[in-house]
Amino acid sequence: MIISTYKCKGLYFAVGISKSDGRILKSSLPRSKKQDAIDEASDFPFEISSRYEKIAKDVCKAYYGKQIKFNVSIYNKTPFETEVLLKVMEVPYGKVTTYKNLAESLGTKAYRAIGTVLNKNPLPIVIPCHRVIKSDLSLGGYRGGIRMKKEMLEKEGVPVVGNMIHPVYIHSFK
DNA sequence: CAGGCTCTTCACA
DNA sequence: TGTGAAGAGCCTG
Repeated sequence: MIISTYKCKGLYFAVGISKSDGRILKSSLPRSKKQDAIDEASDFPFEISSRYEKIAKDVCKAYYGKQIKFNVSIYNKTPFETEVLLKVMEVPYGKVTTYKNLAESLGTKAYRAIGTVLNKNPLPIVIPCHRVIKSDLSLGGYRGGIRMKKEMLEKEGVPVVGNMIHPVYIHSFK
């Protein structure tokens, strides 16, 4: 794995890229310490290189509300985790879905398990787990804090009033 | 608000 | 291998 970083507005973004096919394997949330970003995005063995700085920059742009398509690869995950992560990638820019909708679209009632999977999302920002909210349309949790979740949603055009989201923004599968 | 339900994962035996 | 606790949830009274 190759780690590249990008710095913007005092925040560091790191990505871990597959040496064989150039796909994104891991990403970090924005961190104020470079090493923290690297630690979050790396998996052994890895080497640091600026080769994929552009991808790290893209993650940064996505964080600040730009719509970007990424080539990802999911590895070391159970079938359930993989299913959930792939499904979350289907949620379009500017829309949200709920833990419940996700569960139903996967034919299960494992609402909580989905939260657990997203809490361990290896590709935050890239796999838009910030677009998953509770079924009562309140924000729900986020690994980087709901503050960050709220800001990301607003930057991509989903208003958050209090910590609630208007139903017109929910995406339903099928 | 309390409590039960629903699942998966992880730690620890 | 087995059991129990915990989790970014949901539903009912």
